[in-house]
Amino acid sequence: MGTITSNARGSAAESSEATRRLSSAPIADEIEFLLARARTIGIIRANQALEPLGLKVRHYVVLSLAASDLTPSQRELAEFLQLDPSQLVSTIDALEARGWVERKPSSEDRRVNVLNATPAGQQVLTQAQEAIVEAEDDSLCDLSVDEREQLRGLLKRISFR
Amino acid sequence: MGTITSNARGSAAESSEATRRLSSAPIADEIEFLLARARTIGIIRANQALEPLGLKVRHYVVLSLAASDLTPSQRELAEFLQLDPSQLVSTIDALEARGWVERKPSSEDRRVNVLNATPAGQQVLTQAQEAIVEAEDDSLCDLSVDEREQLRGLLKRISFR
DNA sequence: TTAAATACTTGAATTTGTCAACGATCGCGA
DNA sequence: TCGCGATCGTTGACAAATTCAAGTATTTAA
Repeated sequence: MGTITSNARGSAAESSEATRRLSSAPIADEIEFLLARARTIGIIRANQALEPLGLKVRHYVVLSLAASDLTPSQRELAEFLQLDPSQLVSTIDALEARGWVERKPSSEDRRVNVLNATPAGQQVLTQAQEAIVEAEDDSLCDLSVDEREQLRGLLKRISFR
Repeated sequence: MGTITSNARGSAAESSEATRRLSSAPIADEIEFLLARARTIGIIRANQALEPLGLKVRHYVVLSLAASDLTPSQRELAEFLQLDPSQLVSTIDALEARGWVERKPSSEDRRVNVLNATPAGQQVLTQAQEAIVEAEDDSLCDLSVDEREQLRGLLKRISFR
Protein backbone atom coordinates (compact mmCIF):
# COMPACT_ATOMS: atom_id res chain seq x y z
CA MET A 1 0.00 0.00 0.00
CA GLY A 2 1.23 3.43 -0.04
CA THR A 3 -0.26 6.77 0.06
CA ILE A 4 0.13 6.90 -3.65
CA THR A 5 -0.83 3.40 -4.42
CA SER A 6 -3.19 0.74 -3.31
CA ASN A 7 -1.27 -1.71 -1.29
CA ALA A 8 -1.47 -1.96 2.47
CA ARG A 9 1.80 -1.97 4.26
CA GLY A 10 3.32 -0.17 7.20
CA SER A 11 1.88 -0.10 10.63
CA ALA A 12 -0.78 2.45 9.80
CA ALA A 13 -0.76 5.97 11.10
CA GLU A 14 2.50 5.77 12.97
CA SER A 15 4.02 9.19 13.23
CA SER A 16 7.65 8.55 12.58
CA GLU A 17 10.23 11.26 12.76
CA ALA A 18 10.35 11.51 8.98
CA THR A 19 6.59 11.70 8.70
CA ARG A 20 6.45 14.54 11.14
CA ARG A 21 9.24 16.38 9.43
CA LEU A 22 7.85 16.06 5.92
CA SER A 23 4.29 16.78 6.91
CA SER A 24 5.10 20.47 6.65
CA ALA A 25 5.66 20.14 2.91
CA PRO A 26 3.14 21.90 0.66
CA ILE A 27 1.88 18.60 -0.70
CA ALA A 28 0.58 17.74 2.75
CA ASP A 29 -2.05 20.44 2.33
CA GLU A 30 -3.53 19.08 -0.85
CA ILE A 31 -6.88 17.45 -0.33
CA GLU A 32 -6.22 14.72 -2.85
CA PHE A 33 -3.02 13.78 -1.10
CA LEU A 34 -4.72 13.74 2.27
CA LEU A 35 -7.53 11.63 0.88
CA ALA A 36 -5.03 9.09 -0.39
CA ARG A 37 -3.19 9.01 2.89
CA ALA A 38 -6.30 8.74 5.00
CA ARG A 39 -7.58 5.95 2.85
CA THR A 40 -4.32 4.05 3.07
CA ILE A 41 -4.34 4.25 6.83
CA GLY A 42 -7.98 3.24 6.93
CA ILE A 43 -7.51 0.26 4.65
CA ILE A 44 -4.53 -1.02 6.60
CA ARG A 45 -6.50 -0.86 9.81
CA ALA A 46 -9.59 -2.37 8.26
CA ASN A 47 -7.67 -5.24 6.73
CA GLN A 48 -6.04 -5.94 10.06
CA ALA A 49 -9.41 -5.90 11.75
CA LEU A 50 -10.87 -8.29 9.20
CA GLU A 51 -7.96 -10.70 9.16
CA PRO A 52 -9.28 -12.94 11.96
CA LEU A 53 -12.35 -13.51 9.82
CA GLY A 54 -10.27 -14.34 6.79
CA LEU A 55 -11.66 -11.38 4.93
CA LYS A 56 -10.18 -8.45 3.13
CA VAL A 57 -11.88 -5.14 2.66
CA ARG A 58 -12.95 -6.02 -0.84
CA HIS A 59 -14.70 -9.15 0.32
CA TYR A 60 -16.32 -7.26 3.11
CA VAL A 61 -17.69 -4.62 0.79
CA VAL A 62 -19.10 -7.16 -1.62
CA LEU A 63 -20.57 -9.20 1.19
CA SER A 64 -22.17 -6.11 2.62
CA LEU A 65 -23.73 -5.23 -0.71
CA ALA A 66 -24.90 -8.79 -1.22
CA ALA A 67 -26.57 -8.68 2.18
CA SER A 68 -28.42 -5.48 1.39
CA ASP A 69 -31.88 -5.70 -0.07
CA LEU A 70 -30.61 -4.31 -3.35
CA THR A 71 -29.65 -7.71 -4.80
CA PRO A 72 -26.91 -6.27 -6.98
CA SER A 73 -25.73 -7.97 -10.14
CA GLN A 74 -22.06 -8.52 -10.80
CA ARG A 75 -22.02 -5.82 -13.41
CA GLU A 76 -23.61 -3.36 -11.04
CA LEU A 77 -21.03 -4.18 -8.44
CA ALA A 78 -18.22 -3.76 -10.94
CA GLU A 79 -19.56 -0.38 -11.88
CA PHE A 80 -20.23 0.74 -8.35
CA LEU A 81 -16.86 -0.36 -7.04
CA GLN A 82 -15.04 0.63 -10.21
CA LEU A 83 -13.53 -2.80 -10.58
CA ASP A 84 -12.92 -4.92 -13.62
CA PRO A 85 -15.69 -7.53 -13.91
CA SER A 86 -13.05 -10.25 -13.73
CA GLN A 87 -11.92 -8.96 -10.37
CA LEU A 88 -15.40 -9.49 -9.09
CA VAL A 89 -15.44 -13.05 -10.30
CA SER A 90 -12.59 -14.05 -8.01
CA THR A 91 -13.93 -12.04 -5.11
CA ILE A 92 -17.34 -13.64 -5.35
CA ASP A 93 -15.79 -17.06 -5.94
CA ALA A 94 -14.00 -16.75 -2.62
CA LEU A 95 -17.14 -15.67 -0.79
CA GLU A 96 -19.24 -18.34 -2.43
CA ALA A 97 -16.69 -21.06 -1.68
CA ARG A 98 -17.18 -20.37 1.99
CA GLY A 99 -20.92 -20.37 1.66
CA TRP A 100 -21.37 -16.72 2.46
CA VAL A 101 -22.96 -15.52 -0.75
CA GLU A 102 -24.86 -17.13 -3.59
CA ARG A 103 -25.00 -16.31 -7.26
CA LYS A 104 -28.62 -16.46 -8.27
CA PRO A 105 -29.49 -16.26 -11.95
CA SER A 106 -31.83 -13.35 -12.42
CA SER A 107 -35.36 -14.37 -13.28
CA GLU A 108 -35.64 -11.46 -15.67
CA ASP A 109 -32.40 -11.92 -17.54
CA ARG A 110 -30.61 -15.21 -17.49
CA ARG A 111 -27.29 -13.64 -18.37
CA VAL A 112 -27.34 -11.85 -15.07
CA ASN A 113 -26.27 -13.18 -11.70
CA VAL A 114 -27.76 -11.54 -8.69
CA LEU A 115 -25.95 -11.76 -5.39
CA ASN A 116 -27.47 -12.85 -2.13
CA ALA A 117 -25.90 -13.30 1.26
CA THR A 118 -26.61 -16.60 2.97
CA PRO A 119 -27.55 -16.72 6.66
CA ALA A 120 -23.95 -17.73 7.39
CA GLY A 121 -22.80 -14.79 5.32
CA GLN A 122 -25.02 -12.41 7.23
CA GLN A 123 -23.64 -13.71 10.46
CA VAL A 124 -20.07 -13.17 9.31
CA LEU A 125 -21.04 -9.75 8.08
CA THR A 126 -22.27 -8.80 11.52
CA GLN A 127 -18.94 -9.79 13.03
CA ALA A 128 -17.09 -8.01 10.27
CA GLN A 129 -19.07 -4.86 10.84
CA GLU A 130 -18.16 -4.88 14.49
CA ALA A 131 -14.50 -5.25 13.61
CA ILE A 132 -14.76 -2.46 11.07
CA VAL A 133 -16.49 -0.10 13.45
CA GLU A 134 -13.74 -0.68 15.93
CA ALA A 135 -11.04 -0.03 13.33
CA GLU A 136 -12.82 3.04 12.09
CA ASP A 137 -13.08 4.30 15.61
CA ASP A 138 -9.37 3.86 15.87
CA SER A 139 -8.76 5.85 12.71
CA LEU A 140 -11.17 8.62 13.57
CA CYS A 141 -10.60 8.80 17.29
CA ASP A 142 -9.55 12.42 17.08
CA LEU A 143 -12.84 13.48 15.57
CA SER A 144 -15.98 14.21 17.53
CA VAL A 145 -19.29 12.70 16.52
CA ASP A 146 -20.28 15.95 14.87
CA GLU A 147 -17.05 16.13 12.97
CA ARG A 148 -17.47 12.60 11.74
CA GLU A 149 -20.88 13.50 10.44
CA GLN A 150 -19.44 16.53 8.72
CA LEU A 151 -16.73 14.42 7.14
CA ARG A 152 -19.21 11.80 6.02
CA GLY A 153 -21.40 14.42 4.44
CA LEU A 154 -18.57 16.13 2.60
CA LEU A 155 -17.16 12.85 1.34
CA LYS A 156 -20.54 11.70 0.18
CA ARG A 157 -20.96 14.79 -1.91
CA ILE A 158 -17.66 14.35 -3.70
CA SER A 159 -18.09 10.58 -4.02
CA PHE A 160 -21.53 10.56 -5.57
CA ARG A 161 -22.85 13.22 -7.84
CA MET B 1 -8.40 1.46 -10.11
CA GLY B 2 -11.18 0.57 -7.91
CA THR B 3 -12.71 1.88 -4.84
CA ILE B 4 -11.30 -1.04 -2.99
CA THR B 5 -7.97 -1.16 -4.63
CA SER B 6 -5.32 1.10 -6.02
CA ASN B 7 -5.63 0.98 -9.72
CA ALA B 8 -6.99 3.81 -11.81
CA ARG B 9 -9.70 2.78 -14.19
CA GLY B 10 -13.11 3.97 -15.11
CA SER B 11 -13.96 7.45 -16.24
CA ALA B 12 -13.99 8.91 -12.75
CA ALA B 13 -17.07 10.04 -10.95
CA GLU B 14 -19.53 9.10 -13.62
CA SER B 15 -22.89 8.47 -12.05
CA SER B 16 -24.07 5.43 -13.85
CA GLU B 17 -27.46 3.91 -13.27
CA ALA B 18 -25.94 1.15 -11.16
CA THR B 19 -23.91 3.58 -9.10
CA ARG B 20 -26.99 5.61 -8.30
CA ARG B 21 -28.98 2.54 -7.43
CA LEU B 22 -26.37 0.98 -5.15
CA SER B 23 -25.44 4.22 -3.47
CA SER B 24 -28.34 3.70 -1.11
CA ALA B 25 -26.66 0.63 0.37
CA PRO B 26 -25.51 0.88 3.98
CA ILE B 27 -21.87 0.59 2.95
CA ALA B 28 -22.17 3.91 1.15
CA ASP B 29 -22.46 5.61 4.51
CA GLU B 30 -19.22 4.29 5.91
CA ILE B 31 -16.51 6.88 6.07
CA GLU B 32 -13.76 4.45 5.14
CA PHE B 33 -15.66 3.42 2.05
CA LEU B 34 -16.28 7.00 1.07
CA LEU B 35 -12.63 7.85 1.60
CA ALA B 36 -11.62 5.02 -0.70
CA ARG B 37 -14.09 6.07 -3.36
CA ALA B 38 -13.20 9.73 -3.19
CA ARG B 39 -9.54 8.90 -3.45
CA THR B 40 -10.11 6.66 -6.43
CA ILE B 41 -11.98 9.36 -8.26
CA GLY B 42 -9.34 11.90 -7.36
CA ILE B 43 -6.44 9.76 -8.49
CA ILE B 44 -8.09 8.96 -11.79
CA ARG B 45 -8.65 12.65 -12.47
CA ALA B 46 -5.18 13.59 -11.31
CA ASN B 47 -3.50 10.97 -13.46
CA GLN B 48 -5.48 12.15 -16.44
CA ALA B 49 -4.47 15.72 -15.74
CA LEU B 50 -0.80 14.78 -15.44
CA GLU B 51 -0.69 12.56 -18.49
CA PRO B 52 0.26 15.33 -20.93
CA LEU B 53 3.33 15.95 -18.79
CA GLY B 54 4.23 12.27 -18.78
CA LEU B 55 3.80 12.11 -15.04
CA LYS B 56 1.82 9.95 -12.70
CA VAL B 57 0.65 11.01 -9.30
CA ARG B 58 3.51 9.24 -7.59
CA HIS B 59 6.09 11.12 -9.62
CA TYR B 60 4.31 14.35 -8.98
CA VAL B 61 4.31 13.83 -5.25
CA VAL B 62 7.99 12.96 -5.13
CA LEU B 63 8.86 15.87 -7.38
CA SER B 64 6.88 18.18 -5.17
CA LEU B 65 8.67 16.99 -2.06
CA ALA B 66 12.03 17.24 -3.80
CA ALA B 67 11.24 20.83 -4.72
CA SER B 68 10.37 21.75 -1.16
CA ASP B 69 13.07 23.15 1.04
CA LEU B 70 12.98 20.02 3.18
CA THR B 71 15.53 18.13 1.07
CA PRO B 72 14.10 14.73 1.96
CA SER B 73 16.17 11.57 1.86
CA GLN B 74 14.90 8.49 0.09
CA ARG B 75 14.26 6.76 3.37
CA GLU B 76 12.23 9.69 4.62
CA LEU B 77 10.19 9.67 1.45
CA ALA B 78 9.59 5.96 1.76
CA GLU B 79 8.38 6.42 5.30
CA PHE B 80 6.27 9.46 4.56
CA LEU B 81 4.62 7.95 1.51
CA GLN B 82 4.45 4.48 3.03
CA LEU B 83 6.21 2.96 0.07
CA ASP B 84 8.84 0.28 -0.12
CA PRO B 85 12.28 1.84 -0.55
CA SER B 86 12.68 -0.05 -3.79
CA GLN B 87 9.58 1.60 -5.18
CA LEU B 88 11.20 4.93 -4.61
CA VAL B 89 14.28 3.90 -6.50
CA SER B 90 12.37 3.45 -9.72
CA THR B 91 10.29 6.57 -9.20
CA ILE B 92 13.35 8.70 -8.62
CA ASP B 93 15.18 6.99 -11.47
CA ALA B 94 12.43 8.10 -13.80
CA LEU B 95 12.50 11.67 -12.55
CA GLU B 96 16.28 11.84 -12.62
CA ALA B 97 16.44 10.40 -16.14
CA ARG B 98 14.46 13.39 -17.33
CA GLY B 99 16.63 15.78 -15.42
CA TRP B 100 13.92 16.89 -13.03
CA VAL B 101 15.48 15.82 -9.75
CA GLU B 102 18.97 15.07 -8.53
CA ARG B 103 20.23 12.63 -5.95
CA LYS B 104 22.76 14.46 -3.84
CA PRO B 105 24.83 12.48 -1.33
CA SER B 106 24.28 13.97 2.07
CA SER B 107 27.27 15.79 3.44
CA GLU B 108 26.52 14.49 6.91
CA ASP B 109 26.00 10.85 6.06
CA ARG B 110 27.33 9.40 2.89
CA ARG B 111 24.88 6.55 2.94
CA VAL B 112 22.08 9.01 2.46
CA ASN B 113 20.84 10.55 -0.76
CA VAL B 114 19.06 13.82 -0.49
CA LEU B 115 16.66 14.86 -3.24
CA ASN B 116 16.67 18.18 -5.02
CA ALA B 117 14.55 19.43 -7.86
CA THR B 118 16.42 20.93 -10.78
CA PRO B 119 15.25 24.21 -12.35
CA ALA B 120 13.68 22.15 -15.12
CA GLY B 121 11.98 20.05 -12.48
CA GLN B 122 10.60 23.09 -10.75
CA GLN B 123 9.25 24.34 -14.02
CA VAL B 124 7.50 21.04 -14.70
CA LEU B 125 6.22 21.04 -11.14
CA THR B 126 4.58 24.41 -11.71
CA GLN B 127 2.76 23.09 -14.74
CA ALA B 128 1.83 19.94 -12.90
CA GLN B 129 0.43 21.91 -10.03
CA GLU B 130 -1.77 23.88 -12.37
CA ALA B 131 -3.07 20.66 -13.87
CA ILE B 132 -3.67 19.20 -10.43
CA VAL B 133 -5.51 22.26 -9.17
CA GLU B 134 -7.75 22.05 -12.18
CA ALA B 135 -8.44 18.37 -11.60
CA GLU B 136 -9.05 18.93 -7.92
CA ASP B 137 -11.42 21.69 -8.75
CA ASP B 138 -13.25 19.26 -10.93
CA SER B 139 -13.49 16.72 -8.12
CA LEU B 140 -14.52 19.21 -5.48
CA CYS B 141 -16.69 21.48 -7.56
CA ASP B 142 -19.69 20.86 -5.35
CA LEU B 143 -17.93 22.14 -2.26
CA SER B 144 -17.64 25.78 -1.30
CA VAL B 145 -14.30 27.24 -0.31
CA ASP B 146 -15.27 26.97 3.33
CA GLU B 147 -16.27 23.38 2.95
CA ARG B 148 -12.99 22.55 1.26
CA GLU B 149 -11.15 24.06 4.18
CA GLN B 150 -13.26 22.01 6.56
CA LEU B 151 -12.52 18.87 4.62
CA ARG B 152 -8.82 19.63 4.47
CA GLY B 153 -8.72 20.19 8.21
CA LEU B 154 -10.58 17.01 9.05
CA LEU B 155 -8.47 14.92 6.71
CA LYS B 156 -5.28 16.40 8.05
CA ARG B 157 -6.24 15.37 11.54
CA ILE B 158 -6.86 11.78 10.63
CA SER B 159 -3.85 11.60 8.31
CA PHE B 160 -1.25 12.92 10.71
CA ARG B 161 -1.32 12.40 14.40
C1' DT C 1 -34.42 -14.68 -37.98
C1' DT C 2 -30.30 -12.54 -37.81
C1' DA C 3 -26.94 -9.08 -36.00
C1' DA C 4 -25.34 -6.41 -32.42
C1' DA C 5 -24.95 -5.84 -27.67
C1' DT C 6 -24.61 -7.36 -22.83
C1' DA C 7 -23.28 -10.46 -18.70
C1' DC C 8 -20.15 -13.34 -16.90
C1' DT C 9 -16.00 -16.11 -17.25
C1' DT C 10 -11.31 -17.43 -18.49
C1' DG C 11 -6.57 -16.92 -19.15
C1' DA C 12 -2.63 -14.38 -20.61
C1' DA C 13 0.02 -10.09 -20.37
C1' DT C 14 1.42 -6.30 -17.83
C1' DT C 15 2.06 -3.67 -13.89
C1' DT C 16 2.70 -3.29 -9.05
C1' DG C 17 4.02 -4.63 -4.55
C1' DT C 18 6.90 -7.55 -1.40
C1' DC C 19 11.00 -9.39 0.21
C1' DA C 20 15.67 -10.96 0.89
C1' DA C 21 20.33 -10.01 0.07
C1' DC C 22 24.32 -6.95 -1.09
C1' DG C 23 27.91 -3.15 -0.77
C1' DA C 24 28.81 1.03 1.44
C1' DT C 25 28.78 3.64 5.45
C1' DC C 26 27.87 4.96 10.14
C1' DG C 27 27.85 4.58 15.32
C1' DC C 28 28.75 2.32 19.34
C1' DG C 29 31.32 -0.02 22.64
C1' DA C 30 35.29 -3.00 23.71
C1' DT D 1 41.33 2.00 16.99
C1' DC D 2 38.86 -2.09 15.87
C1' DG D 3 34.99 -4.64 14.97
C1' DC D 4 30.03 -5.56 15.27
C1' DG D 5 25.46 -4.38 14.39
C1' DA D 6 22.44 -1.23 12.23
C1' DT D 7 21.04 1.80 8.42
C1' DC D 8 20.69 3.55 3.44
C1' DG D 9 20.18 2.76 -1.14
C1' DT D 10 20.05 -0.72 -4.71
C1' DT D 11 19.16 -4.99 -7.14
C1' DG D 12 16.70 -8.89 -8.57
C1' DA D 13 13.53 -12.61 -7.69
C1' DC D 14 9.04 -13.62 -6.38
C1' DA D 15 4.08 -12.89 -5.55
C1' DA D 16 -0.06 -10.40 -6.10
C1' DA D 17 -3.01 -7.32 -8.43
C1' DT D 18 -4.70 -5.09 -12.48
C1' DT D 19 -5.73 -4.87 -17.40
C1' DC D 20 -7.15 -6.74 -21.52
C1' DA D 21 -8.78 -9.71 -25.21
C1' DA D 22 -11.45 -13.59 -26.30
C1' DG D 23 -15.34 -16.96 -25.58
C1' DT D 24 -20.11 -18.64 -24.26
C1' DA D 25 -24.74 -17.73 -23.27
C1' DT D 26 -28.43 -14.76 -23.57
C1' DT D 27 -31.07 -10.73 -24.74
C1' DT D 28 -32.58 -6.85 -27.66
C1' DA D 29 -33.48 -4.64 -31.77
C1' DA D 30 -33.60 -4.58 -36.62
